Amino acid sequence: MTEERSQTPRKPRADATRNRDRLLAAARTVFNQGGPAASLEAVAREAGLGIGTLYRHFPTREALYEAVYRREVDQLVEVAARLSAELPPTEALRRWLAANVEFIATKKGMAAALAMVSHKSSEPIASALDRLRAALGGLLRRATEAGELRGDLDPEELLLALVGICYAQEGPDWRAKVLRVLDVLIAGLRR
Amino acid sequence: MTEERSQTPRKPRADATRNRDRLLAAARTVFNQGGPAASLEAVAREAGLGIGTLYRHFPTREALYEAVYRREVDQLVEVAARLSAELPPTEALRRWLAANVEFIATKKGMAAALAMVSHKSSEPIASALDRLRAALGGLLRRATEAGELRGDLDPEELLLALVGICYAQEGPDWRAKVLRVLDVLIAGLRR
DNA sequence: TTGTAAGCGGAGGGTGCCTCCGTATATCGC
DNA sequence: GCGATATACGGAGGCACCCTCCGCTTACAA
Repeated sequence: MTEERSQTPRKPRADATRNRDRLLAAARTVFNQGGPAASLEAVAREAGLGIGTLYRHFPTREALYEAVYRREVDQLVEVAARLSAELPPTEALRRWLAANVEFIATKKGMAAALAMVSHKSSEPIASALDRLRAALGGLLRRATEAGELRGDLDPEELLLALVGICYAQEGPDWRAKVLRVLDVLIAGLRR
Repeated sequence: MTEERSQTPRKPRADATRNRDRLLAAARTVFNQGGPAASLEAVAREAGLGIGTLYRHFPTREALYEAVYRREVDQLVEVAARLSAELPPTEALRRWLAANVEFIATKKGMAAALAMVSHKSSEPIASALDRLRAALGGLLRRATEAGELRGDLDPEELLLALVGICYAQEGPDWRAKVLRVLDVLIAGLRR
């Protein structure tokens, strides 16, 4: 009885964890190139593994998104806390939303994945959205309580709006466009 | 020489125009149900025609979108002119954007089609976007010249932002959410 | 060392995309 | 009316992708 075996009879096999990592790396590559609609078989090929292996590790496309972007979501949540501690409320909000744009810039797939939540709700991604919503909720509440912003906009509405704006806007200078729209949004949030 | 025959040796065959209409009706039905990603073979089936016939009339998916939503786009452009004539500038702008939401509510596929423009630019849909941008540009300019709004937001940015917001937001009360965000946007546009 | 649970790979059945070409027919000149 | 022929139709076929299922392989534990 050297291990606790409440529900976990064995630790995962070495090849399993290795292959899982390979799949994640391959998915990152493929999604960054071909967008989030890229073929899962391409991911398996890139990883040098069978398609069956991919599906065993990640039963759905969403599960794979979730795993690929979990780290990014975690970082965003941390950034929210830091900004909130260091900056005045509205400026913190602005910076965090801009940080979102920045993340989305490199991880365009994440936007689509989040946008997908609303269409067909998917457990694991919904939880990512939950955490982001909570982070944004904190920023918004702080700014509202400081009397800087009106408080009639739900965090989720704002977050999804931002995702949608990023998703629709394209072209070489799309980030500048999104930031302009974001400025307008924040101006509109002012009391 | 009863007909002009500059480049058109014959008028189109009766069965051809009939089938074209059937395809359009079927596409409307199928897209409204299954979203814009619905299968084109399903459209052909719904129309009771072969897949080859569909592809002859509409060589690409975008061409079919274009044909399906052309009427809606035309109506939106007209509405812009009417609102502009009848209402004060900012209110006209607000109403037109709300009308967009309303149209999108029933023609969800159009949003996706427009959003698609930015990703892979497609001639016929791009022209639809052009006309909407022009309509919105008129409303915006009028409001700006009246001194009601700041003038630093491009019509296309605003339009695509709206499309994106609609696209991301979902759920039973999504229209209310979008309208709230829209209010914030317009408030932010005020001088 | 060896039994076995855990993991692997890819064949296979289903669907959709789009092309191509043999067949059918609406239109036009007579 | 009556061919002749341009036009249009339909769907088979080749390809890619989705996802499942199951026989083979292997890492781990005893």
